[in-house]
Amino acid sequence: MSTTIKPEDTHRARGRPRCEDSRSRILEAGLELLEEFSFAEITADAIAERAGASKATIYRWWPNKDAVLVEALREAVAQELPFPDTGDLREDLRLQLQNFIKLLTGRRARVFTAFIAAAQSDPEVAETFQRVWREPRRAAAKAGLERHRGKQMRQNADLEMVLDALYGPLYYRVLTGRGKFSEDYADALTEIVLKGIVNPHQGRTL
Amino acid sequence: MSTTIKPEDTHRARGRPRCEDSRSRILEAGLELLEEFSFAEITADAIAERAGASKATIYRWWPNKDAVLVEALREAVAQELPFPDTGDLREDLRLQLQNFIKLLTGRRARVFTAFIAAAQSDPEVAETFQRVWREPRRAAAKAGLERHRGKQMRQNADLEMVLDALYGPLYYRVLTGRGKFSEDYADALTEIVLKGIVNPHQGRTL
DNA sequence: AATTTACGATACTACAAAGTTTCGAAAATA
DNA sequence: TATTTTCGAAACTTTGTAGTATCGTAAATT
Repeated sequence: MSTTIKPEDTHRARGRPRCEDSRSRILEAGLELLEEFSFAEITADAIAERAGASKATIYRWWPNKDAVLVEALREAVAQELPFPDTGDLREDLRLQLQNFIKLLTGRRARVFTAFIAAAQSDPEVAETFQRVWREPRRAAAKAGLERHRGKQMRQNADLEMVLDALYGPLYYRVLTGRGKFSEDYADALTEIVLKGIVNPHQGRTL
Repeated sequence: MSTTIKPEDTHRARGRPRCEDSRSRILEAGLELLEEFSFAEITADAIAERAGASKATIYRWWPNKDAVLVEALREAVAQELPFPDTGDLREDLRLQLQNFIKLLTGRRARVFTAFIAAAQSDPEVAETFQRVWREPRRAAAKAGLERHRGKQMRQNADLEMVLDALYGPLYYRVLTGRGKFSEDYADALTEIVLKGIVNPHQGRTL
């Protein structure tokens, strides 16, 4: 799975060093193409052309075309929204859903749908999607929700289920619906999930 | 979009009539392949070979390879589970989710993931999936839920939202998770959604 | 300056799959 | 029986793309 060849850290290698600019242009080109095309539709030639690079350079540093796209996702996803922490459960849920809907209705949405589609038939893409996106995101969300356990959130809430209830409808709508979200979608979904997990001992304080 | 050429209904055509057996063998072959491979991985040759038919016969009756798979889905989906009607909202939800989970953990699951994946980059597949599967299913579910409105279900429940909350987590798990469902997944999800839509005026009677 | 490695451009090879055509045989009609 | 249309088999053409190889040049080290 590793793609980029690591140079020795200690001393500079001989000859001309790798052009970091072309590396980032290639990844950026891959990401831009993912905003418009599916995995299979994106050709190595198209990446090279858009990046203003040579196809030879792509295959010099990546084992194949898909590895470029995989690394492009990894880079794009690196700095993503942390789970909110307002102290209030409802507000945390609402903000998180709103942020994610914003992501899923923007240009970058197709990057995710393209990846999920590709993952259905390519185990390597699936594994990367899990490791690079899904697992870290779910871990962050779990930690964010865990703070409320026993307080606003009921003690025995099943977070795996809660996360599915939160994110499932969003992915579902983007993948099988037409990707439209009403203005108050995040609010409405928040209320449903909230009622399902709220601590009954504190019902009056909400 | 229409695929099969309709013969004149009035009088039999001249020459040898179309072999209905090969037609159904081709569709069945397409469906079986969809249980294992993605849209793009399925070749016309593979369909022909598995069907014991000729590739020429495929192209005699379908405009292209994808049309075969699209029609295969349509046929396979024709006789599907109706929305349950036990009279009890909780029971209806539970049965419906259980049935759907059973479908999504069986062989046919990959037919759906393959279609949803293909729909991400093929508008025609997307349109067919909407018309043949999603819309009729949602309409049936809506009608099933509508019976409870104002009774066990609150008067102003937004069914679009409710359906997303019900089906979203399931599709989400199959498409981006690993397709595993715990034994009590349907029960747990039912309770969450139920709390979100239940009629507060009848809270005590549930 | 000599050497080494990377770069972009481009030609090239290899291959897989879509879709077509041909052929001899089979199944229907008139 | 003559005609029409389908069938399966298989050869064939066409096209798209992955990946490689070549070449002249650029940027680094020694």
